[in-house]
Amino acid sequence: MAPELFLKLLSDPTRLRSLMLLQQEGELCVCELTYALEEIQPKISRHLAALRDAGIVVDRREGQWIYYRISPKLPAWAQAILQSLVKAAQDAGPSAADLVKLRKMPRRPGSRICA
Amino acid sequence: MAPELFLKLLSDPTRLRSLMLLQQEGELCVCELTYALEEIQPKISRHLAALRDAGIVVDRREGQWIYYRISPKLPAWAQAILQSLVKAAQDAGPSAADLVKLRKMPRRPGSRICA
DNA sequence: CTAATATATATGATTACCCGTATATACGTC
DNA sequence: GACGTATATACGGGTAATCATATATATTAG
Repeated sequence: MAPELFLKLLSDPTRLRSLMLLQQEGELCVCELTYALEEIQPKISRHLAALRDAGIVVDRREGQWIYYRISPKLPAWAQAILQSLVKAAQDAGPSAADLVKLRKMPRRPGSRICA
Repeated sequence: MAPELFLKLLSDPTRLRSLMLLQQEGELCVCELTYALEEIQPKISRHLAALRDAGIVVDRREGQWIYYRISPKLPAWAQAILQSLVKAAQDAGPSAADLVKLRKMPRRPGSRICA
């Protein structure tokens, strides 16, 4: 994982917001991110694919949903950067607007409901 | 300082390498960076200007030289990210090739010689 | 004032990136 | 099989970032 590539991928707002949510929530499917970020689905998928191709996130299929999470193989320095950014976002403002939206999502799929 | 802008500026190789040297050396003039990175001067100046305009570095004139350093006003999370990146570069490889080149620069200007 | 060095900026040209739309694939249900 | 939902990808088009070259500004030395 080259720092240069890692930073370039983080520099897009959609990818950064997605990573911030994943870092805080652990695992999310495409439709949850689409809802929380209020973006169209192909846009979310495209950016997640870029993160996956770089090894920053990994995906897992569960039925019709595909869950993404931060790759456990991410080097320590990259994990540290993600944590710094989460902290920056929390310090900065209205305490993670995206996270608030996610929490309000109706009919969220996955183990949270089905278990 | 918006994380989004900060990351975008760090995602360019020339800017990232410059910041890594500044983070480790404290203060460097344009010609030192030009030498260490083996890039042409307008390219270095252009990227330093972008970092200055964003408040990531500050400059100081001393005679005919202009010295740049990381802004002391940089928020803690941004400082933490720079440190993580320095660590990544040190872990990664031939231990900071740019820094080695800088150390080999003949006739380096500034207080290191004139004092 | 002239020349030399250091740095900054303006100018086009090229490239890379991101977007929305449309379409394709995969799964579940009937 | 057909239909609905979830996700992925292909296609053009528009915008922004980067580059090298050329030039401008500032400082110092003579």
